[in-house]
Amino acid sequence: MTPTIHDVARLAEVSIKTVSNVMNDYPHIRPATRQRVLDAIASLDYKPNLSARGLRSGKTGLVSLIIPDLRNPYFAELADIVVRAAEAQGLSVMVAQSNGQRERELSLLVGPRMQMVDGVLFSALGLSAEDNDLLARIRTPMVLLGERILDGPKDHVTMRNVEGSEAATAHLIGIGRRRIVALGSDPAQGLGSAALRLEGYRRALRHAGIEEDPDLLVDVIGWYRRTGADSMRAFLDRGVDFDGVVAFNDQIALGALRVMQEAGLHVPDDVAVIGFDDVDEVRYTLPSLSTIDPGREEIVEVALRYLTGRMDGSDADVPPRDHLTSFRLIQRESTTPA
Amino acid sequence: MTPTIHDVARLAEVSIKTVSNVMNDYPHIRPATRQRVLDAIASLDYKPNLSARGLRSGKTGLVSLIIPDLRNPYFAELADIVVRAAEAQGLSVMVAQSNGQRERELSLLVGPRMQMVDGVLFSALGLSAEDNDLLARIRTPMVLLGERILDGPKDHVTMRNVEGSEAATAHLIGIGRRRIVALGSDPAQGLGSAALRLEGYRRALRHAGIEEDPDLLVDVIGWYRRTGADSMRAFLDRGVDFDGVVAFNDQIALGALRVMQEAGLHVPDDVAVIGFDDVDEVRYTLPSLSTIDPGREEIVEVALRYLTGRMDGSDADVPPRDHLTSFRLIQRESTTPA
DNA sequence: GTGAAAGCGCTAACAC
DNA sequence: GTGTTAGCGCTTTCAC
Repeated sequence: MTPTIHDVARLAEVSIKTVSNVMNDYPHIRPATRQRVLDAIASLDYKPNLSARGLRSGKTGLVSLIIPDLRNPYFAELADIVVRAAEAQGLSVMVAQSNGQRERELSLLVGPRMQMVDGVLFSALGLSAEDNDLLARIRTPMVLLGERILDGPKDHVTMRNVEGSEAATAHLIGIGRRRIVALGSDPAQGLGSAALRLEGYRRALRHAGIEEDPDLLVDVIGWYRRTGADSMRAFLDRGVDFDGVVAFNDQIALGALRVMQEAGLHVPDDVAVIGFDDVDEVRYTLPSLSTIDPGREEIVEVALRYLTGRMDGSDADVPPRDHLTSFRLIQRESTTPA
Repeated sequence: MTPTIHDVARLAEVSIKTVSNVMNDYPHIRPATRQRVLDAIASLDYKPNLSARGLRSGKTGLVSLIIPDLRNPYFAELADIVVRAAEAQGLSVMVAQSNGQRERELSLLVGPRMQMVDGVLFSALGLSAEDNDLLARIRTPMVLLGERILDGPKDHVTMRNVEGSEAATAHLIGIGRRRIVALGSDPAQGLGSAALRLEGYRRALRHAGIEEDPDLLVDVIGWYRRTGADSMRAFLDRGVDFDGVVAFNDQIALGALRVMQEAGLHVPDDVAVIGFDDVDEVRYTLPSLSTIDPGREEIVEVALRYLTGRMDGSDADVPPRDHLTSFRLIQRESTTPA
């Protein structure tokens, strides 16, 4: 069957300890011995059994990434970066999908698979601050992503939502727009991205001395292209005058973009549009979409640094950390001044 | 520390064997005993150590999904379905990215992580039939996805590429187009999606009695929005007359769509366009994109069935299988007859 | 510098 | 029906 460390030891005429030493780069091994072992490994095509190693060491080299779903390009691109970054550190990534459902998130967090990973990157959508107790009880190292849970019992990394949204709105104001729709507010969401981005929108208006018009606050339940399109359609039907749109993510923006263009509105001349996330696809729409780049690379880099610090115990006594990444406003055709 | 089966046994006042029996749904246990064990498990919040179980049983409950990358919406959506389907069977999914590079694919296939999974779904892009020997040597159950490797030593699932492409082309012919661009041919690719889809294109032309014009075969190296846009721009510069485009995937189609519209061409009136893959985003472009739905659900369902059959040994002696899924042509605005 | 042996937590053959 | 025990393949303490 598949060779074990004993087979290697026998072939190299050493003990299994020596084989183990070679594999783990133990320093004091005679070069000749090491070479014999390496040759034996190669000739048997030996691969260490990771379950056995995991049992012994308590480490599996696996981290879990829990996200709502991969159909959402934001999370797909996030997962892409996580997988790359993790692999660079010799870690593999298990992807689990919650569909944004609280029940599903809970069962993933307490499920047996948690036993198998050294750490978890968790992008919560259903859980909230009320679940902090449960979160605190989880032993597996964990870093929270996103804004559902702030000031929780775990390390947390996300973007500067308020400032990002403020910058997006200010950008539209800067190119002369005054009747700006906030597309994506969601009263049901409580604290979370929607609330924070709405806050940034308001700050920008206030700063520019523009009075907020409730007619321009458009709810979008679930941030997809379809819901963005539906909400925009309903908004257009109301006949409210507007000249700019801050969409709270790119998917909404794309759905709205299509509906506005169908309705004969010209973007950016009639309506300037800016999104959030900078997913890849918005570079090639017509017009291309201005957006806020949330600094995904930085999010992943910091999150993984926090996580590995917890995993190897070097940050064991550090209280929960909070990191806010810097964003970038990316101007494209959808907000080009006339 | 974390409780073990011994702690549970002590608390429930039974032996570890009984605890193990309860967990594995062994039939002959007195209900009262079973309940005591279950209570003990609950009160200790006991979770079986999966490394130990994996060491003992030789099974980890993990499958690996090797794809080029998650930035590509086709693979992100495929991964989404794989994760869902695997979870429904109690399996977890490890995602690894190859970037389509042969070297990276090879190192993933022989790397230590293979030791940790019960099976592999492998969407090859760099490997080819020349690597069949290597593939044959791999013990881990494996199913190949896509068309890089046909008639290989492993089970294989993909769509009917030739027929799909033929249908797409025939559809354009059916709405009166005669000068149809094949966007995505790639002579370097040898056998593979590009060659098969080109073959389908040719069949449809032949069937309709349209002579092939080499000027209408446009290479696209790497099937992204950007390369689709670049290739279309170069093609437009050549001033060749055309009235239809069969793009070999949706990303190419979207890049080309933008460039054509920038150039003042109207889709579908001037040029009808059809893509391949039916990724989610093409529903909300303007115009929405007609495309070939490759039957991803079926691909995943069959692939996972093949894989689990190999994993549990029930199909151990079955020779490599080949399954071609049925596709669907989805007509949207980009090919609406005038 | 290398070997012998214990033990990580679990499953399953075998005993009772 | 339930308990005892060996052993999966590895790392690691302790000898030598």
